[in-house]
Amino acid sequence: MPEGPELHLASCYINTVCAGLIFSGKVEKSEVSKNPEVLFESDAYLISATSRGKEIKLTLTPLKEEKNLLPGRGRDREGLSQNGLQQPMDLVFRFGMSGSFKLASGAELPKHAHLRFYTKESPHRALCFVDIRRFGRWEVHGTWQLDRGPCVMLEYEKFRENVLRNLSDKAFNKPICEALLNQKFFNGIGNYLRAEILYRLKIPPFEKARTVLEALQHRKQSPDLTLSKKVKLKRENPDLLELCHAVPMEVIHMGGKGYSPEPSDDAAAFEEWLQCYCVPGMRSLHDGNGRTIWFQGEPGPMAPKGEHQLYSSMLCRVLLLLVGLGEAGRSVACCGIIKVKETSDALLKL
DNA sequence: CGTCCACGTCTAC
DNA sequence: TAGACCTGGACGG
Repeated sequence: MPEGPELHLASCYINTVCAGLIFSGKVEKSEVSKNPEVLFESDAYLISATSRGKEIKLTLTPLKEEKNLLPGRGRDREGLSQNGLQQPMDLVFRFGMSGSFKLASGAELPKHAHLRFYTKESPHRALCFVDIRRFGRWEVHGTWQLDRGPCVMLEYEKFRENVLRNLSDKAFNKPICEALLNQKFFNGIGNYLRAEILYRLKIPPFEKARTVLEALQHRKQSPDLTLSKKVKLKRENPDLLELCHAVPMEVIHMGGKGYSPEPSDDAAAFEEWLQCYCVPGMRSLHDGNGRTIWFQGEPGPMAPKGEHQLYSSMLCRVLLLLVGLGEAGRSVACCGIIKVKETSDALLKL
């Protein structure tokens, strides 16, 4: 599922399917999950959700005053007031590479459902946090992670200011494609979004981030234009930071689930929407963190050296070394090089 | 069978 | 700046 749009779509999904649903009992964790137990229990409670960048917060709200029905157990529970009432609880989730929420209707739980909230009805259904790879995390009594910036989708103005006010930060020494994955400034942007955003403006992915962003600080005014012309111009020529908002918003407005592994009409529409990421004919490279960046055109000045570039620079050094040696040294060095070549050829045959 | 790849953090040297 | 953390799908032999 999971870049900013998928997290936001998950919160919409939860608020839609859980509207009017009453949940009951304990929150159940799978055996295999290493995430914390959720010690919440209520005879009747509601679930709602909000999102911020690549995080989602669930709020569990007990419906009415209720006595703790299981004295002794209550001591283990969290968020109990002194008279044993279950207090509301916030849970903050990150989705890792494969997290999602699903309301399961059948008797069977979905595979990899690591946290389950059961409805009161009979037979009950279960809202499940499903996560195949288990990179996802949740925190009990969670708050938004402190070092993540404002949401690129829901807090656009704050997001923009946070970037432009902090351009001296060393995060912007990096290539723009790597800076875009820094959640301290671009909370919600992930690997497919960075490719799509840079592609729209044909910005070379390995151009220095500060160079790209400093150009946006004082945006050129054209005072002779009418207001409506200015608005039109701005809408038709969005800058990089505007696209960090607008591109994920396009995914949200498509509806569906966004990027999702299961084949469906939504998935087909999403693939159709992609202009660059994994699109045939586009180029790709690995960035400094080993993540694949998709792009078109020039990679830009900070591009990592490819393998053949490394080999050719090594060869240059060897040749320079040989030139610098006398005739005797040259023959000794060449013997050594030939030995290295024979050895590596022999190893390749093994 | 095996190897590579995937929408993202985390922590430890 | 590597790895660790995971499952499973695609593709090659």
